[in-house]
Amino acid sequence: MTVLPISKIEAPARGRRTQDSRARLLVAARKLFVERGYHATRPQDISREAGLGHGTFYLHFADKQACFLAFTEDARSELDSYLQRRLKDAPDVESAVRGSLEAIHEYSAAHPGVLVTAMADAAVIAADDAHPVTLVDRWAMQWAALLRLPVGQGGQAMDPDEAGIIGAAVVGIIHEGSAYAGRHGKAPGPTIDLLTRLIIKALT
Amino acid sequence: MTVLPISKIEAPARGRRTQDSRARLLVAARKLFVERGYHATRPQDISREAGLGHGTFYLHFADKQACFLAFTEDARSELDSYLQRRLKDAPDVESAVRGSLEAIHEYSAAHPGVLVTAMADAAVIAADDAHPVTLVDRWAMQWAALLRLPVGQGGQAMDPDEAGIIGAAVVGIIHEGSAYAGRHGKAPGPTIDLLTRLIIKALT
Amino acid sequence: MTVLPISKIEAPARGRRTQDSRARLLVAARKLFVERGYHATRPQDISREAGLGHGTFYLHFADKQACFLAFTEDARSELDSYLQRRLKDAPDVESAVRGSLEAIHEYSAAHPGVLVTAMADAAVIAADDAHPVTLVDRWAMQWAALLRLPVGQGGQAMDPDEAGIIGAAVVGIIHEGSAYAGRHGKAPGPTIDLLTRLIIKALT
Amino acid sequence: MTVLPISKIEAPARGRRTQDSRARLLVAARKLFVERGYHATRPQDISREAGLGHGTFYLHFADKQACFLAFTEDARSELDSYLQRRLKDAPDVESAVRGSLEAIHEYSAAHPGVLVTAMADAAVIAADDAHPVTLVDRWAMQWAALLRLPVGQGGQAMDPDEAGIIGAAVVGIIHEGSAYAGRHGKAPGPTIDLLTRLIIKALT
DNA sequence: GATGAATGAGCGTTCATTCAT
DNA sequence: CATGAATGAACGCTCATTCAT
Repeated sequence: MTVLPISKIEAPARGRRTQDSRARLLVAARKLFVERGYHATRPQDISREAGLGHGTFYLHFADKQACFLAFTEDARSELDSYLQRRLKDAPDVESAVRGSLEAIHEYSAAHPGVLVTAMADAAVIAADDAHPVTLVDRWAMQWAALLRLPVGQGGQAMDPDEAGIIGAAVVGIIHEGSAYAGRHGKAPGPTIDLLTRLIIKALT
Repeated sequence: MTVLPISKIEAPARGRRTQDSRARLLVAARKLFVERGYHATRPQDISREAGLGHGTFYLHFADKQACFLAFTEDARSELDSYLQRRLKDAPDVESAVRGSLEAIHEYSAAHPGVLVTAMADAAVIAADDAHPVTLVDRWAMQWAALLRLPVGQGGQAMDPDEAGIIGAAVVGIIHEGSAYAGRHGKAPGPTIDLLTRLIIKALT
Repeated sequence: MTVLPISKIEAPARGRRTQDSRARLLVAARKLFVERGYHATRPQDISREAGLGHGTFYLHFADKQACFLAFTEDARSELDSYLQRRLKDAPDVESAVRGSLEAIHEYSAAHPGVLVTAMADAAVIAADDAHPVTLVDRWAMQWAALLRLPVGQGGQAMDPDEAGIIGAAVVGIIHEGSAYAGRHGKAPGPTIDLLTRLIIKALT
Repeated sequence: MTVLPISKIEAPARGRRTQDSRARLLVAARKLFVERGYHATRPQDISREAGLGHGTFYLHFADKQACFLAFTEDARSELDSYLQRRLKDAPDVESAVRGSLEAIHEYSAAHPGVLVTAMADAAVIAADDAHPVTLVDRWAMQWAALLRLPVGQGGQAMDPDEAGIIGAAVVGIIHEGSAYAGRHGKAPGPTIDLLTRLIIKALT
């Protein structure tokens, strides 16, 4: 049996305090960005929520926008692992689509408001200056990649030129469809079924 | 013989000045919201752009948000008349879908950036406090109404419970699909064809 | 007897409030810059001292530095009129020199600390970015102009190339000499005599 | 036979590390104060430039101001040795004056910006609180001491009461004269000649 | 002695809104 | 109805300094 040296277990010391602070700031940032939105959240609020001094915020993020982008990136990669888990065994596109929707629903249930906040405010942030690759773009491209899988048994690959637009359209279906369902209190199960059907039909 | 000063002759009828000022403010607001976004536009900028005093802004709008909402409402009703014109003679759903996309494209070409601004910033505004009916909701409902038309020849009406979600999904396809195409310099013609096909297939 | 229209006397109305505010800000700025120095004076302090809101400061000055420069320029032009009065009847260079020193002393007595503050902090401000013409430069040039007067009865004009340096040297004598005398509690009369003698001898 | 690790061999004697750190901080401080000025230089910048931790700064200086004063004092004593070398063999006051100017020029050429920074910012520092003896005072007193030498062959000693003011005036001539010449690209040789002449005439 | 993450008072500045004219 | 000077709470951010390691 291997015994880890104490330093590995208990004495993070060097550079660990830093990591810890950053993590706490990101947790706090997520909470506040989701609750209040980007513009109504002040760096100072994030620091206080994290139990740290105001200055510490700027030790970890160049500015408020960088913090928001880090939050956004975190959300994206978390969602990605939810998706990964569901997609790795999907036998066909339909299962992949359904799996994706289920993953997204699962993630949204576990982290309410995060996706909506990340997408909505990202648009506003992006408008400020040239942040060329938006969150939606990345997701659209992932869908495009997924859709190069043949659809149906004798299916053919997508025209690569159209794939991006189709990917974006799928993102749109999911985003607006889920948001609408959420706003109007529709049950998630039937909504997932419905959106899956819509996407599959659109792709056939 | 008394000569009236020009200002007396040409002065608009009572209440006209008011209308005129409001109209000029809205034109200015649209220009600046589109160019700079909601948060980067100050009421003061709008007033100056309109050639009016800063205080006049508050004679016509309760606050900045009300002005943005008025802009948004204007855009929506303008787009509606574009849509109306195309849709009134549409023989079937496919023509209606294609007509809608063409109308949206036509409107966007005539008023670049307006739809994107109205939709993107609306999300942020809405987050601030409870503005229950969003622009997207209204569009989704219009699509839902449209889609109660039978699809195909022997088509049946949509399940009314699902109609809203489907309408929202269509809005999503159009919004994200067009935005992606725009960001990546795709030609409008083929994009419209593609999105029409996607929507029609999804609805069949 | 001419009667000024009331508007000239009492009804400043249009644009006058503005002028008044600016004047009050400048008075306040002078007081605080002199008492505390540039870096220890906040725009907010100036506004409060002037009995105005913080925002009003930025209606009249682009930033803190612009306010300081305006103060500096005011001081320079006030001193100029003191100098003008003394110099216009000076029969020879010696009287001009003595008159200048007396004018400077008179100004310093009436406005204690102003010249020292304007000169000392100006150097620091200037260092921040390229403000090419310093206060000292302007005074040096004025002295250079004055010194082109013949010195002594059979005097000849200064070599123009050297005039600037000599002007600057005179500024140095006055500045450091007076400052030293002030710091060490020397009486102004004998100090003026002494510095006049030094300058005259240097110039002969 | 035991081989000491290199670190043990080359490590400076106890207390040397301290001296070394202090010296490196002073070198860094001088560089940055000269390049950016007092207010634009942060203790943190100095530490980093010196290759030391931020906290180390406060092991050697009570605060930022103390560090600046140490820099200033260093510059003064370096300039003193330049002056000493020139002055120890000066046969008369004229040679002493010329030698001083040459020494100052030589020092400024070897350490560009140091004197200007030390003098200009010192004024601002001094304003902050009561640091009674300024750099200029010290130099003025040195000149005063020097000037108690008889001027000319049959010269008499200076009136001691006036000596300080005269010393300060000489500092003023040199400071402003050289600064002006520097700003306007005048050659150092003729400038030294000119200032020497001015000072000698003033003192006769 | 050396370190650098942490601190928080304080900075200069902005801007949605009001109100006397 | 129109004006624009005035407002001041609030913003994002900095930096001299401390202290646990």
